[in-house]
Amino acid sequence: MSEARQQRVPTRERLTRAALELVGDGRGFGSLGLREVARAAGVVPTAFYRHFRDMEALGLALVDEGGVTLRRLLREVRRDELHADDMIRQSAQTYVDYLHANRLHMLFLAGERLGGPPPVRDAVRREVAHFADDMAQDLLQLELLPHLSVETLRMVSTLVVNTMLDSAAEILDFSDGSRSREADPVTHLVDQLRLIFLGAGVWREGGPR
Amino acid sequence: MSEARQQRVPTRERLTRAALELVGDGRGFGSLGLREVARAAGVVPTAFYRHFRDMEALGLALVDEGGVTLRRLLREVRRDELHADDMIRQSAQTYVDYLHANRLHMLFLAGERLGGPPPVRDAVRREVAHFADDMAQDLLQLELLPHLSVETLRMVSTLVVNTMLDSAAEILDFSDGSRSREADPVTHLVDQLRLIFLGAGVWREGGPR
DNA sequence: TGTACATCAGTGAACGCGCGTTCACTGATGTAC
DNA sequence: TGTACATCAGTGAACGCGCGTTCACTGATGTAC
Repeated sequence: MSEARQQRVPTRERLTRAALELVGDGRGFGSLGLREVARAAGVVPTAFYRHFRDMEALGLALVDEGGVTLRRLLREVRRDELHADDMIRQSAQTYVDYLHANRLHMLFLAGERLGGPPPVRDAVRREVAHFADDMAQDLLQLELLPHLSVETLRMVSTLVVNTMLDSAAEILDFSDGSRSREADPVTHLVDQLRLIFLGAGVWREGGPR
Repeated sequence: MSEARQQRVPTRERLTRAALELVGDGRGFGSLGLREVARAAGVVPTAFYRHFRDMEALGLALVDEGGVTLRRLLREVRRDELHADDMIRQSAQTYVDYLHANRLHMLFLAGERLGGPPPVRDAVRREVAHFADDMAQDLLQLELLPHLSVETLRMVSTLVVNTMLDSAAEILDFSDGSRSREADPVTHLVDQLRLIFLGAGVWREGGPR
């Protein structure tokens, strides 16, 4: 404890942080270089190897952090006392607040889910699928849609999660930058979610096909 | 016409083709190098500059091609004679066929929409938004959802387009690779689209809020 | 409490390599007369 | 129809630079006795 006052941030965390911030600046994770990340972290390139075998290992560590972030989001939404007539708006608001508070991890997940290097992309997809599964379980236990099977609830949850992630960049850009757009993206998201749950409400199992 | 028989492919097209194929192999467009693309196109690096100022210009050219591809897709779906009771399945099948026939462009659009370098990403988003607008116009003229305003039809179309693009990688992976998965991703997509249109069918304008 | 030693996070120099970009060139194709 | 010239797509050499990775090192922290 030589410098007891100012918080020393461990190097590993500075590396993940630096990578996350570069991705947040619009750089795809796959285009980041090891030296670039080390430089942004204020560390000599060789120090990188004390913490990660290579950039892919760092990417997978970020996916793990992202998974934790998603699980915390679900816990926050569960913690809400939901008023039946306004559940969707309320949950969406919790999501949007959470989005701002966890901007970098959420942008990482939303972006690398489709565009990342295959091992990272697949790991993100697993986390997102897991998140949708948990959401389906919640919907099952809430008994709001008692006529739906778990499989259908999973289908609905997947649609909800993808819609949330698709809207993430739009919502964050909107808050940061030009406010002169036609429609508030949060309202847009809420409308889309309402539509989905309206559809779920009238879904009949084993329908056409 | 020195070698009249074998089709000579123009260099510009070989460059765009090569870049598209690298992206199809799971490389984010932002991580491609100019020399790498030239090499894959079988061309000396300096020849690149005869056709594009830099990689970003090539990316924007790919977005243009992608836009054309989307417009052709819409035309194909319009051309279908739609049976009222099976419209969704039929349109989705047209989409899936088109997806296989235009694999590289569709994967490029789906991936770079979220993860690409900002200028490319924004251009893709404009094309996708335009596509959704056109779809909304079609829905308006088909008068299948006469109780919905153009704004709501646009919201529905955006949801549909995002759902289509989110499913693209999954559908293409599934066809190419392991067929031992639980559920057919095409059925999954059809179910999600059915749910959305069910929701649209019971949507009331100026609802809660 | 004090000394010797092990551990290990971070350093700094060095390597070979592929990168983007420049430049002067070649040689095929089209145009003028 | 034939000759001279302009255009321009593609070439090949060269540049300085940042990359990922190796290696021997330093120096602070923890452990044994």
